[in-house]
Amino acid sequence: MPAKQVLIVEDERPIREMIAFGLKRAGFEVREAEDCRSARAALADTRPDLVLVDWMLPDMSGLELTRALKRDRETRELPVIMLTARAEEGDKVAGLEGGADDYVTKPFSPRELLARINAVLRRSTPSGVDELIEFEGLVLDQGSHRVMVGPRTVGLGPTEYRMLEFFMTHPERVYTRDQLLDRIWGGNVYVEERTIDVHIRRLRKALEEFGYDRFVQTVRGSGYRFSARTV
Amino acid sequence: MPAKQVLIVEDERPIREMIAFGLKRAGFEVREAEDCRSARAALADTRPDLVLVDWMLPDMSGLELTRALKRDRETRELPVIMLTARAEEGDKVAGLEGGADDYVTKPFSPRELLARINAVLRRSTPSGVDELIEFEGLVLDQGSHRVMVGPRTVGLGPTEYRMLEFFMTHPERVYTRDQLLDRIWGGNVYVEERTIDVHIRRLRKALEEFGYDRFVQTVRGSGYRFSARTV
DNA sequence: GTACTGTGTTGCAGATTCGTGACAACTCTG
DNA sequence: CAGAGTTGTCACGAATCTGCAACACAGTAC
Repeated sequence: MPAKQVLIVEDERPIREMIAFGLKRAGFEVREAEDCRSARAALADTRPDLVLVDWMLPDMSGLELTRALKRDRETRELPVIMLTARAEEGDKVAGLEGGADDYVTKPFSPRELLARINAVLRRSTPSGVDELIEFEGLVLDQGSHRVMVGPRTVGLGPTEYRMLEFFMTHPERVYTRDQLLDRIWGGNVYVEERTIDVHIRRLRKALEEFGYDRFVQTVRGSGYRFSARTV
Repeated sequence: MPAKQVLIVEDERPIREMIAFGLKRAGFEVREAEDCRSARAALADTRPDLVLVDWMLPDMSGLELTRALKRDRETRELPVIMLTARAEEGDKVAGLEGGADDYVTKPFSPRELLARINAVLRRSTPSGVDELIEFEGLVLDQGSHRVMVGPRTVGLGPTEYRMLEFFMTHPERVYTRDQLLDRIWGGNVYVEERTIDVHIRRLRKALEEFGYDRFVQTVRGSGYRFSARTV
């Protein structure tokens, strides 16, 4: 999963940098702006996944910015979280009215902010549109974590599912055991390379019943490949 | 979209009419009451989408009315906005504690009031129109917060209902425990993830009697999914 | 053919993850 | 204020998964 990008719009530099620091450490890519003008500039050349807007800004209130974002077709779907001071709490409703997806009251803990950001990001991922990937009748549904053949479901364990998901999203290409460990298990686990073989075996066995085990191919001396072309 | 109906409970006639005028111009249908007695009468024969209650009323304080509304199962979901004078500001908390969904401080601008009303309405589920969702005989009635199978009602606690409501409005998709906490409990509560399991268990138990527990599916290593596809 | 390397297959013990009942704290109701 | 219902935790056992090692088998080089 690529790093999510967050645009911070906040005029007070210390606060802005504190937030930026926290977000970077949490793996976000961060872009900063100190007023609405520079925020617009930032939006012109990048497309963040989320915008963090301070309620009080020098040139235009954060509310205005939010409204503007929600009005523009280009940025309507862009999630916005507002930062408000406790004293401005009465304006919460107005903040939400402006179209913000959530708000966080200052002072807030980095943990809290992160939680909100993640919540909003998760929510903004479309839930209805399921990505279906198909190879000759073998269907992968990433939304429901299911693999189907016609009306029947292929019974897969967690690792087998992740493996097949990776393969079906990266077909026609050979991966070494090392690469597979990296991309399916995640970079920082120590697992024997031969373990891959075992999981390949399990995956094949699960697909066998439906005749799709031939898609999981061994490339001797290199690794494995998923391909619908049965060469 | 049909016009939303608002019930105004305010003893001072000029203010009441001013509000009514503004709301009508904004496209609302308005019903007026000057005290709690007439408010009850109005509620008896119509079902407004929102109630606007003045804090100071001759017969019973607005707070009492609000409490009464929130206590009654029939009107619990009915959004209430309280009107308070600046001097009574200290009572804000009490107002919200009484169950009001929001409050507006006098003097207020029509714009502000409208904004609050719209915000609250958006937040509340549409009353009146019963949204029915069905999966193979299992019917969710979002209007009455009930779940039925044929003529029988499934006995669900509040949390179980919310859980099932979320699932039935987001079927065929896996949600992690984390996501479920976010979207069912709300973003800012700290609850153990394993608590989800317990509620899943309770939900299944309630559905079991009707044979629908199979719709609530475990996706090992990921979370849970609601799906009518059992295969 | 033999030796050697790389891959398939299997069984298993340890580790995870889930289901479930019990329970105390709480809230709502009458 | 008592009783009923609800909620979040915990602990324990059951179900399942995982990684590994050991052996079987296949392909390749000599």
